[in-house]
Amino acid sequence: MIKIKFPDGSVREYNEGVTGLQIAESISSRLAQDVLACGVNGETIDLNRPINEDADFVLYKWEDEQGKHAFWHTSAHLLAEALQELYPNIQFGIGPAIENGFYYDVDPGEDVIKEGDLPAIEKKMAELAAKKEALVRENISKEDALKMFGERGETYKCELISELEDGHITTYTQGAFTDLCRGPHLMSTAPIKAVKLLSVAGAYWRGQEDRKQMTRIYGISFPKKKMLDEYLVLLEEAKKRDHRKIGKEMDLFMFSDTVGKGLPMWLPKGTALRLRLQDFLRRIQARYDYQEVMCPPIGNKLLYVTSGHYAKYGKDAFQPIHTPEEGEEYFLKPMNCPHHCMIYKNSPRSYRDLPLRLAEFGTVCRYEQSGELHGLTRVRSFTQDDAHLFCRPDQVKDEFLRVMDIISIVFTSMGLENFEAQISLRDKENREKYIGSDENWERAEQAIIEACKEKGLPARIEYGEAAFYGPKLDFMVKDALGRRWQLGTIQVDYNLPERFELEYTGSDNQKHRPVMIHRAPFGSMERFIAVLIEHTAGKFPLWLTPDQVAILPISEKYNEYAEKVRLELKKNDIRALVDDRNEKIGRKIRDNEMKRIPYMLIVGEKEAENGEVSVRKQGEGDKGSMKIEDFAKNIAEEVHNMINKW
RNA sequence: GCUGUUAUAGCUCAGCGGUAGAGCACUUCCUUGGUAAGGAAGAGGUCCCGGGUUCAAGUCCCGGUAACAGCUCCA
Repeated sequence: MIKIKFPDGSVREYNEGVTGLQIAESISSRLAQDVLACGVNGETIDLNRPINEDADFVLYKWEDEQGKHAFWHTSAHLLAEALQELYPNIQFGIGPAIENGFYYDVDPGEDVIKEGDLPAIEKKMAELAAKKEALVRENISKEDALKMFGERGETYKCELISELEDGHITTYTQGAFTDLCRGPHLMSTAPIKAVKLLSVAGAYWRGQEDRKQMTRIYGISFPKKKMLDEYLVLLEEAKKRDHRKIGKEMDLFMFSDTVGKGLPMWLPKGTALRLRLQDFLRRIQARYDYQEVMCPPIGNKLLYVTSGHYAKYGKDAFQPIHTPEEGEEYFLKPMNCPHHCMIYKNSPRSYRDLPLRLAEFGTVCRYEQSGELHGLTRVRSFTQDDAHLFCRPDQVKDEFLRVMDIISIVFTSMGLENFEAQISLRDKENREKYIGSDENWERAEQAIIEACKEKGLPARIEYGEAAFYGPKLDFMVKDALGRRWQLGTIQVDYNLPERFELEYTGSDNQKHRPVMIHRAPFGSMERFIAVLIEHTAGKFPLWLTPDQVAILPISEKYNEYAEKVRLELKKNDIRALVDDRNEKIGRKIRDNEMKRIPYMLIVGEKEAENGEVSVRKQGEGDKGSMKIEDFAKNIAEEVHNMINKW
């Protein structure tokens, strides 16, 4: 007998060789139907594999990441099986499960697989899944594996096999298709009830630019048709919320080929919105004792030679600006830190002066690879809501906590309540590539971990993800559609203080190195606004949105009264416009609803006589009428309350 | 940067060798209206740029540029 320990701590005894499925059956038949894979001592395995020793045991269903993973992995094999039938000469690369679905990289040889071919492949997959073929796992030797895939002319698979170190190799077979694979998998293809192949793309074999470009087919699958339909609705919704589309519709920003790619220009409405966001952050930062500074958009090459950025990025950056002076070179600033370091150095610093917190809405230019540019989320010129905190090593944790407070205020005030963090630390083994003393690293890493714990912030630790100059904490927000975006960041830096020889005088009257912390709650104004657009679908909070109120006269006879209302609102700093087009009221309501304006005021004979307005709230409809002054007061108060929450 | 796809009116797109189109937006006129699309007329185009093929090129071919998707990258 072996002891099986469940996640709730309970232990049951089973015969040696019991399978995950049998354990599930022993609990309930319903569970046995739903379960997709199981975890044994931390490893996810197939439900039909025997368990031969005492184990910590978990059953994974669709709701669990591991369950989905097995489901999609098996779907990838199903895709391959279908492709093998439809394209007999096809060769297979790899086909894993990913965060949302799966893909398979294939080399169709002479054939070409296009988007238009996907429905036929989907159909074939459905046919094969209906056969409910079992997936059979086999252990074979490396030689046998090479022979088997070699005979089939699977050069990619053979390459993978020959690089495998372990003595035994496993394959999975369903129907006529056998794949080199570690698993885990579903027991059969039967649960795969709905499949959608989403796109075809090129991808280098093993991600290496010099290798052959494979055809990658992306897909997603579900145990129920209804779930697929819901997912497709979600994709549609995401498309509608695309910030590039909404930015155009709402006249927030633009790009111009003539100006250059990746260089966004902010239109009047977008600029005003962005300035409101900056004011918002300014207020909070002032409360946290930040001091704002302003620096030029360029810096002498020597600045970046000193900072080390020239050596690392000089060749892949915008090339230097030359002057009439022989040998004089300037760079567009790719970050604000070196300038801020010079400000730090401008006067002698005492330990009593620290922490020194220098903030700047600093516009930087980075020559991103052309293929990386994407709307506002990846551009070549953007404005960081940057700040650098210069502090003593013993102040790092405290400063971290304060920054975390700011970031948390920023996110929650913007309705991005759902966020988590990633702590990026040094690689556990390979430590030569990091600069700075072990002691300082240890201290900073611990400070970050403790700070997260203290704040109750869910954080995932990633080893080896730290920058070479220090550990960092990145914030990921989940938007209204459940998509994750990386926004704010806090990074500890030992490098720049060293390189710029920053110092402060300690209480011991000796010179010491300060620690520098980079931080940006928004990340960049561009990226943040992009996320905010996609999160809100362009329906920004009242205080932030470009036009707060649309005044709709019933007929042209009341245009004058409408204008009077507008001026009255303006006195209360309410942004309102008059829709004085020669259209019926129904039309004006429809158009202004679609423009995402939070309030509409309908004015006609009745209102003009009584000095009133008929209020309509976007998405909610008629709210009845009230005096102009009362409406103005209410809205001003609503905005005021929002702003004062911070 | 690599591979692929795309580029036609302000926007969304159709046209695919033979005189440049639709819907929406815009202008003017009719209508002057009460809570999600009133009617009519009109204006609007280097069919991305440069070469080539052809009697003839938005349309086919080549080269640029830009956007999109994926890969690779992100101080």
